[in-house]
Amino acid sequence: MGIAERREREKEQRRNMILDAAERLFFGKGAEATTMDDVAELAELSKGTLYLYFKSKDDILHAIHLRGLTILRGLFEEAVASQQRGIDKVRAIGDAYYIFSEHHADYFNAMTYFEGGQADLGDPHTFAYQCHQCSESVMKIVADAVKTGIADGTIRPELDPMKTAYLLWAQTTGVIQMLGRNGDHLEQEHGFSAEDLVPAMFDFIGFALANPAAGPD
Amino acid sequence: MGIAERREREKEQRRNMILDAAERLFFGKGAEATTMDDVAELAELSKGTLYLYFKSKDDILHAIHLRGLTILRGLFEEAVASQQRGIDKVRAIGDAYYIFSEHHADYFNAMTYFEGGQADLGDPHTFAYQCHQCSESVMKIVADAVKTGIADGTIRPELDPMKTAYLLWAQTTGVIQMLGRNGDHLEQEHGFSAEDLVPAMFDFIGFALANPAAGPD
DNA sequence: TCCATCAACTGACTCACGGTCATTTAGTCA
DNA sequence: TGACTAAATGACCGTGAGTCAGTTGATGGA
Repeated sequence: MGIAERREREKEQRRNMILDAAERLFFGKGAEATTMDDVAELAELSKGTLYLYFKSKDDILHAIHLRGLTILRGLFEEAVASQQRGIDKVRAIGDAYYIFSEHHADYFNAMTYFEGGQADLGDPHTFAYQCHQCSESVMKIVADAVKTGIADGTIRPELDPMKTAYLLWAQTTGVIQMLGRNGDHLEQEHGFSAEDLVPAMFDFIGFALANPAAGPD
Repeated sequence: MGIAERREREKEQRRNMILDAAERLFFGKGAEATTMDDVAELAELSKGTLYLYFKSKDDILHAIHLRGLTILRGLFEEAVASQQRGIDKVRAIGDAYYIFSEHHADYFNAMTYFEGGQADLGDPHTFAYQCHQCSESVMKIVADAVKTGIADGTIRPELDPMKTAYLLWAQTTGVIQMLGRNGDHLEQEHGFSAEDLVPAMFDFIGFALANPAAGPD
C-alpha cells in the first residue's frame, strides 16, 4: 500500500542529498568551478543519476536558490509580524534581509549567480519556475507592508506598493551583488565595508519612503 | 622609422575590427550563444588569431564593457557640466544613465553579463583591469557631484560622497538588471514597464539625497 | 635581387564538461 | 521462481574554449 508513498519519500530524500552535496561544492569552490562529476562523486552516485533528479546543472542551482528564497520568505514573514506600522514593517524586512545576507551569505551568492538567464516560464516542474513563484510571494510580502504603511500614513501615499516592492528588492539586490564583487576592493581602496554600506542603504530607503506628513519616528 | 608605429596602429585597428564583429554577434544573439569560431568567421580571421589580440572570450567581453563605460563616462561628464547645484548634477547623471540604458541597451546588457566573476586585479594589461579603472573614474564623477551638493547645501551633509556614489551606482544597476530579466513579466503581470520604473527610482533617490534644510527645488 | 629574420596568422588538435542512453541492478509481486 | 519495472550506471557524444607547431609574407641588409 504505502510503497508508492515510501518511494516518493525516498526520492525526495535522495534529491535533498544531491542538493546537500551540490551545495557544499558550490559554496566551497563556486558553482562555475564545480562539475557535475564532482557533484556525482560527493553524492556517491553516477552522473547519469543526477539527471534523473534534476533537469540540468542550472536546475540544481535554481533548487538551491529556492532553498535560499524559502528561508528568506520565512524571515520576511517574521519581520512583518513583529511590527505594527507599515514603515516599521518595511524597515524590519530590510533588517531581515541584512541578517540573511550575513548568516546565509552562500545562499545570497547562489541567488546572484543567474546572469541574464531568462527563466523559461513554461514548465511548472522546473525549479526555475518554483523560484519565480516563490520570489513573487516574497514580493507580495513587501508590497503588503508598503500598502499597510500607506494606509496608516507612515509611507508616502503616492507610491505604488508593488512597484515600490520591486524597486526595493532590485536596489537591495544590486547593492549586495556589488558588495560581493567589489567588497574587498572597497574596503582597502576607500575604507568602507559591507557592514557600513548596507545600513546606509536602508537609511537611504527610509528617507525615500517616509511620509513627511506623518509624525517623527 | 614609422614602421613600428604603423604596426601598432594596424594592431589597434585589427583589435577594433574583432571587437566590432564580436559586438554584432554578442548583441545579436547573446554572448553565451556566440562561439569564438563565430567571431573568427565574421572577423574573417582564424580563431587562433583572436587569441593574439585577446586573452580570452571574457577579455573580449570586458573590452566591450569598456566601450560602454567610456560612452557612459562621457555622458556623465556632460551631465555634470550642464548643472550648477550638486543635487541637480546627480539628477542629471541619473537622467544620463537612463538615456544610456535606452540608447545603448546592448552595452548595458554587456555590462551586466559578468555574474559573480571576480576580476583579477593583477595584470593591468587585461581589459578587466581597464574596466575596473574606468568604472572607478565614473564613480569619482558621481562622488564629486555629491560632494558639490553637500558643499552647496542641496544634499544632506551627513552623507559620505564616495559611499553614496557606490550606493547610487549599485542600486541603479540592480534595478536595470532586474528589468532586463523580469521586464516583460512585470509588464504583463503587474502592468508597469521599465519606462515607469526607472523614473520612479530616480524620484526615490532624489528623496533620499535631498537636504531638508535647503529651499524647495 | 636574394636571403635571413620575425611578427602575423593559421587551423587541426586537445581537453574539459554538460548532457544522453543502452544496459545492468535490485526491489516487488503474482 | 520468474516477470515486470523503477532506479542507477558509466561509457559515450557534441560542443566550444583555448593551444601550438607550422606557414606566410613583409622588411631590411648584403
